[in-house]
This record gives sequence, C-alpha cells and structure tokens, in this order.
Amino acid sequence: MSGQAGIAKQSIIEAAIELFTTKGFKGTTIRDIAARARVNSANISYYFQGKQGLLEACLISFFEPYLSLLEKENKKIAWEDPEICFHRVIRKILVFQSEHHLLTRFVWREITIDSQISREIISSYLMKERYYFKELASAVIGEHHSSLPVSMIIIQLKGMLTTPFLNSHYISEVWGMHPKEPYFIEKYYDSIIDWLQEVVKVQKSVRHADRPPVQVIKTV
Amino acid sequence: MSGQAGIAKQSIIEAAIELFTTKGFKGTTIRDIAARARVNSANISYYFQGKQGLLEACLISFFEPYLSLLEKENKKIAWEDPEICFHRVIRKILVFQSEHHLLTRFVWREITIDSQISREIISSYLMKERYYFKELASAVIGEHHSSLPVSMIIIQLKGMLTTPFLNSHYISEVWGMHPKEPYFIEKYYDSIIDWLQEVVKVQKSVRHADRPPVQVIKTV
Amino acid sequence: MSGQAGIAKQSIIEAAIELFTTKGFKGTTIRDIAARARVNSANISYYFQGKQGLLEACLISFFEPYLSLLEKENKKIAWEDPEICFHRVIRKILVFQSEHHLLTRFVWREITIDSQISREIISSYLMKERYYFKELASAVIGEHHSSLPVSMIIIQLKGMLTTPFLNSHYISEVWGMHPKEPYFIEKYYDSIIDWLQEVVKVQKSVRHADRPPVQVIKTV
Amino acid sequence: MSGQAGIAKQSIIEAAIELFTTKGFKGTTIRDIAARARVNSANISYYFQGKQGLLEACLISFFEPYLSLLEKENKKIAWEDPEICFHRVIRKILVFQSEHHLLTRFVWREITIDSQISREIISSYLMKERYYFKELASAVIGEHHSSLPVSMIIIQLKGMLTTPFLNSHYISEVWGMHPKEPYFIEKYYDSIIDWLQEVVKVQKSVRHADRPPVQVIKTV
DNA sequence: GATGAATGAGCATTCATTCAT
DNA sequence: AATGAATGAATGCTCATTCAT
Repeated sequence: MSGQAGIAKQSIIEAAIELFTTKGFKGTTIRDIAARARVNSANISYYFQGKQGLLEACLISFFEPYLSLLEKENKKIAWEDPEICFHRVIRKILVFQSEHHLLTRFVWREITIDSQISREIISSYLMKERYYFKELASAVIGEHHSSLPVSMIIIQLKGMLTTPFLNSHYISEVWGMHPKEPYFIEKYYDSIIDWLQEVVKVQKSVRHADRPPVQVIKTV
Repeated sequence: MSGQAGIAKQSIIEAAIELFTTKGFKGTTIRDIAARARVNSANISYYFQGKQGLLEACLISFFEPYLSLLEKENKKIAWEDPEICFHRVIRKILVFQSEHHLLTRFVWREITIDSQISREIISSYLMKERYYFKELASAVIGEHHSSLPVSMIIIQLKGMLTTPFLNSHYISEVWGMHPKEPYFIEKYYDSIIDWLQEVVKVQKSVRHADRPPVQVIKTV
Repeated sequence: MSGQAGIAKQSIIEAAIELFTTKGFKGTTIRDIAARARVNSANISYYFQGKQGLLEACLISFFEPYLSLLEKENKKIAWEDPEICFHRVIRKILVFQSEHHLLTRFVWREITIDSQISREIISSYLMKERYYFKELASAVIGEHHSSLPVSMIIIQLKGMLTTPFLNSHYISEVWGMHPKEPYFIEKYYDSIIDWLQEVVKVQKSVRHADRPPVQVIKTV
Repeated sequence: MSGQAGIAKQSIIEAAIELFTTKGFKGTTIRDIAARARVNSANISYYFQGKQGLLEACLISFFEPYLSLLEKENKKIAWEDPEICFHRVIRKILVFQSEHHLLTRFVWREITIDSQISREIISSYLMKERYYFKELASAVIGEHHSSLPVSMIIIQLKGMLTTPFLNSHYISEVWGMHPKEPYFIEKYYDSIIDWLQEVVKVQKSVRHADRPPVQVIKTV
C-alpha cells in the first residue's frame, strides 16, 4: 500500500541521485534508474509524473532540509551570539552536505544548467538561501543594508561550502582526500572559520575607522 | 580549403561552447550546434570524429591556454618574489576565466560528470594544474612536501577561483553582479588576496613556532 | 450490490459513448472513461472483460433497440399499408438516432474501421438490418428478389439516415443546424419522404410499363 | 536526392492511407506504415514532422484535388448551363472518390473525430467546399441567399456522395457491390441525378407559385 | 466485490552517425 | 571535401490489464 509505495519511491529517489550525480540528468535514463532501484520503469513516470518530476523530487529532498537548517539557526541570532550561530550554521551545512555528498554535488552542479529544470522552484529556494545568509552575515558584521562586502563574503562562502562536494572526485583523485570523511570536514571547517574571522575582523574595523591602514599589507 | 575548414571548425567550437554551457553536453544536439554555426551537421562528426571529439576540442581550447598561463608564471618564481608571482597567477586566472566565462563555467561543471568525458585527458590536465599550484603555494609558504595545510589552501583557492563562474547565473540573478564584468573581478581579486595573505601569514608563523596559540581565537 | 454495479455499468457506458464519439475508440483511455464515470478504472476491465468488451456493450446498446424498432414495424406490413409502415420506420429511426445522436455517430463511424471490432457481432446486426430494410422496401415497391434498384434505394436511404449524425459537427459548424434538434429532424424527414415517394413511384412504373414517360403529381 | 525522397514520401503516404483507412489513425503505428512502405520508421517523423504531419499530408492529398475539381467546375457556370455543370461536378466527384476510395473513406470518417486533427486545416477546406456547393446549387435552383431548402439539399447530396465510400465494406459485404467499380458508380450517379432533378424541379416551382399542388412530369 | 499499485508491451520520437553522391 | 538523406538504437512515456489485499 502506501507504505510499499513509499519504500519504492524512496529507493527510486536514491537510485536517481546516485545516477544523476555520476552521469548527469540527461545522461541518465529512466531504465537505468529503474534497474538500480529494482522497480518497473513505468512506475517512475507513474510516481513522479515523468523524469522532470523525479528531478524536482530530488531537488526538494535536498533543499527542504537544507533551508530548514538555515532557518532554524537564523532564528537563534535573536538571543545567541550571531557569530556563534554563523559558525554553527557553517558546520551544520558542511555536515549535512557531507552526509548527502552525492545529492549535494548533483544539486549544485545541475542548477548551473539553464534549461530542463523548473527554474521557479530553484529560484525561490535560492532567494530564501540568500535571505538567511544575509541575515546571518549582517548580524555578525553589523551591516543591515545590501553592501558589496557582505555580498562578496557570501559568494565566497558559498563557493567554499560547495567546492569540496562539487569537485569531490577531483579532490579524491588529485589530493587523496574525500569530502565525505569527517576528518576532512573538520579540517575544512577550521579553514573556513579562520577565513571568516579574518574577514569579519577586517570588515568591522573598516566600519569603525574610515579605512585606516589595516594590518594586512597588500602588495599587488 | 583548409582555411575555410579552419573557420568552420572555430565557429563550431564557439557555438558548441555556448550551447554546452547553457544546455549541458547531453542536452545539446549536433543539429543545434550546426544550426548556430551555420554548417552542415554531418561536418561536425566529420571534423571532430563525433560529438565526443568536439567536447574534447572544447576542453583542450580551455586547458591549453589555462595551463600555459600557470606554467609561465610558475617559471618566474626562480627569480621573482613567489608571493608576487602567486598573486599575479591568481589575477591572470580570474581575467582569463572572465574573458572565457562561458567556457569556464562549462568546463568546471562538466568535469564533475563521470562518464561521457575521456577521463584520461582531463586527469592529466588536473594533475598538471595541481603541480603548478603546489609549486607556487609551496614557494610562498615555504613547504615542499605535500601537507594538509597546502592541500587545504589550494582546494579552497580553487573553489574561490571557480565559484563565480560556475554560479554566474546565481550571482547575476541573486546578487545583481556578473562575473564577466571587470569591476567584479577587481573586487573579487582583492578578497582572495586578503584571504591568501592572512592564510600565508598564519601558515608561516605555524612553521616558525611549534603551533603556538595563534592570534585567531576559535570559539566553536 | 448488483444494483450498485448496474448503475456503475450504465454510467460507464454513458461516459464511454461520449468519449468514444468525440475522441474515437483508440483515442479514449480507460482512465478517461473511469474519471468521467467516477469509477475505479480497474472495474471497467472487470465489468466488461476489457476495453473491447465495453465497446461491444456500447454497440449492443445501440443495435438492440435499433433492430427491435425495425423488427416491430416490419411485422406490421402484414396488415398495414407498407408505405405507411416504411415512412413510420424512417421517422422512428431518425427520432431514435436523434435521441442517441452521440452513440449514433460513434457506431456508424466505428464500424467503418476494420479491426478492433468483433466483426461477427457487427456483421450479424447489419445482416438483420438489411433483411428488414429489404422486406419493407420490397413490400412497398413490390419486388421480392434482390434487384439493383432496391439495393440502390436502400444504400441511398441508409446514407440519408446516417449522414446528419455522422457529420453532425460539420452540419453545425458549416450550416448552423444541429441534428439533435426536433425541427431539423422534421424537415429532414420531409426531404427523405419526398425523395422516397418519387423513387418508389418511378420504380413501380418501371415495373409496369417499360419506362414510359410517367406523370407524377407532387403535392409537397 | 529529392527524386528519391519524393518516391519514399509518396510510398509512405500510400501506405498510410491504406492503413489509416482500415485500422484508423490511432490504430495505425508508424512502424506499420514504415514496414508497408519499406522505409525506415524514423524517416516518417523525419519527412512529415511526426505522425500528425503525415495525417495532414494525407488530408491535403485528398482535399487539394477535390476542391480544385469543385473550383474548376464552379467557374464554368458563368457561360454553361448550371444544371449541366452541377451534374458534371457530381459525376466527377464520384469518379474521383471512386479512384481514391480508400482515401475517401478515411477522410470523411476521420473528420468526424474531434481531436487529433488540426481542425483549422479541415475547417477551411469544408468552408470552401460549402461555398462551391452553394454557388452551384443556387445557380441551378435560382436562389442566392442562404435558405433551408438549399442547405438541406446540399446536406443530403453530401450524404449521398460520401455514403458508398464510407460504408464501402458494408456495401460489399451486405450487398455484394463495390463502390470502386465503374458499374456501381454509373448506376449510383443515375440515382443521384434522378433525385436531384426532382428536387430542383420542386424547388423552382415553389419559387414561382406560392406552393400550389404542382404537376411534375418525370421523363427519366 | 472492489481497489490501488504494479506491470510489460508498445508507442512516437530523437539523435549521432553513416554513406552515396 | 562536403552534403542531404537515411539509419537503427535508444528514450520517455502511455496504457490496458492484472493482482494482492
């Protein structure tokens, strides 16, 4: 019944994530997925109203918990130290993405392809993500208006958060590490925090003095 | 004749880059490319020995100048300040990628898909890239053996270098900036250099003292 | 139970007739019918032993009353004026078809498709129809052997009887009349009777004399 | 080349007409057609842009010569006796339909199905047909305004013209005649002309007197 | 009896590639 | 060398039917 169907649906999504990640959405056939999930291929169109629907289900299975995580931590900045909240969000995102590293790779890659994805669903998720990041970053840095520094910081942070997963096979092949290993995540988290604290320090000082000579000496 | 063919080949590659970037490799048909390049579709298989060959030609058209750039700067560390060389490399990579932002987006995305790409060609390019980055980073930081810090730094640096192009449409949609604009590149370059100098400073101090309490206070 | 099922069966047949008529037998899916009849789609195969069985049920729901009508009137020629009987049959057929104009359109169209219909059931109904028409026509014209004139008359009559329903949407679109309206049926009946009387008179005179110039008195 | 392709296209259309006629549009698969026409099934979608396009090509291959025939004869009423023209049109339509009896059956059946046909193309053809028929009928009867009698006559005439072909297998099975045989066409033509002359006479007399009991002299 | 889930055969169509010219 | 026609393998999807509950 619904339980049975639920199991089948879940196994289809899991198989799809694996195959979409390694072979791309277009490069994966419904028959491939069906074979791996050990279900009848007709059921995939039946359950998800087509391949496109399955893609959307995969995206949702990523974005819902991802944004829920962001939302929860975002609420805590009202009574907790925003910096601690921000660090915790970063850690949790890394852990979440590490636990779903395939899905993570797939999502952050696939949304760079223009067509074949319902852009509405993606766009609304990205807008929410931007909102939460901005709230957090602004709470830490102390700015509440859109400013280039905050934008820059978030873009760079996003890059840092996604890079290990997007290039996971580059990292394992070239560097012999794997972003799904907790050890990597720990070290990587430390690096990001180091960068973030430095950036925040600089930004804050910029706000207090009017761009005094900062201790970082630029030579280019 | 060969001149004519050369022009045709070039226009095919340009059309392919545009379409591969926006629609993905699998999502682009040879007829699409042929129509955009105003050539006969049979000629694409003819010139490039198949769609796969065209893909490889595109990849080569990215990696050859990209690695040549890395190689040239790498040679200069023998007589110039390595830090200046490193900064210059970063700037040049950003400018190069900005000038070929479509191709850049496509390449760094497509190599995260396992199949459909001759992994040998890609792997050898990535190995070369790693070698040059390591030489440069080690020259700056002062380490010559593979170490976690250097690896981490390069992985993060790679993420920073590719992120704006991989997520270019996210950046334009969500942040209203475009990574092909020189202004963005300038600001982004500054951010990376800020981060890099800080990281280098810390690494160097770590090397001199035996992991003393650093000025960055971790609180998570 | 059987009452419930009976209601369901009837609503299925009604839904099927509507959809078969507008979209064709092959163009209608069992799920379409089930949705319109508000029943479970599995029940259709269950009740009618497949889509084919449902088609046959629809055909039977047309031919049984249709032939019963022909049979009844045919019996009356023993004691009533055959011409009056013939006219009455024509009127009743028109009225019957008008009342079931969708089913009528569907049946007379679908039997022109060779496959997908159990030809036996159709053939036997058409043979009965031919028998009744021949009896009636012969009683009026006075011939009892198969003759070209009688055949021709019946073929033409059949065409006249079915045309308005087969081409109902042509008639409504192009001529602004609809064959389900009583007014149309009245006028159309008059036209057929005019034609029939003329034909019968000619045939009768042909039999008596050897095609002399006849004087026909029309009183329309 | 284009000659080769032309032959293939023609053989595809011929195969399609045969199969569409006997099995219906939906009941015929592209592979059936390809097998009968001895071409690759992909070519059918290639040549006609899909099954729908092939259907339209078949319809056009019927309606173009059919309407051209109507148009030509319609022009002649300017200097020839309209009645003779009308009779000639009827004969030519019968002959044309007899020569293309499969296509004829298919077309007049398929247009009674609402969906799956580009209604625009059909509607425009039927409107033209109506115009020519009305011009001819009005020229003969002497009316130039839309009137019920003329409408009725044309509807009945259309029924007579199409019935033998629509029900050709009924006619052969039940009556042992075939509408593709010239003998049948001759006899059938005579019947229609008989009816038409009678109708025309009546209509004319109705126009002159105010519906008095007229005396019509038949001399067939 | 009745149902929702599941099935597998079959569908039109797409596409990279080939080949005769 | 260059091309338009042709190919066949493969794809997403539909659908009547079946079956366990």
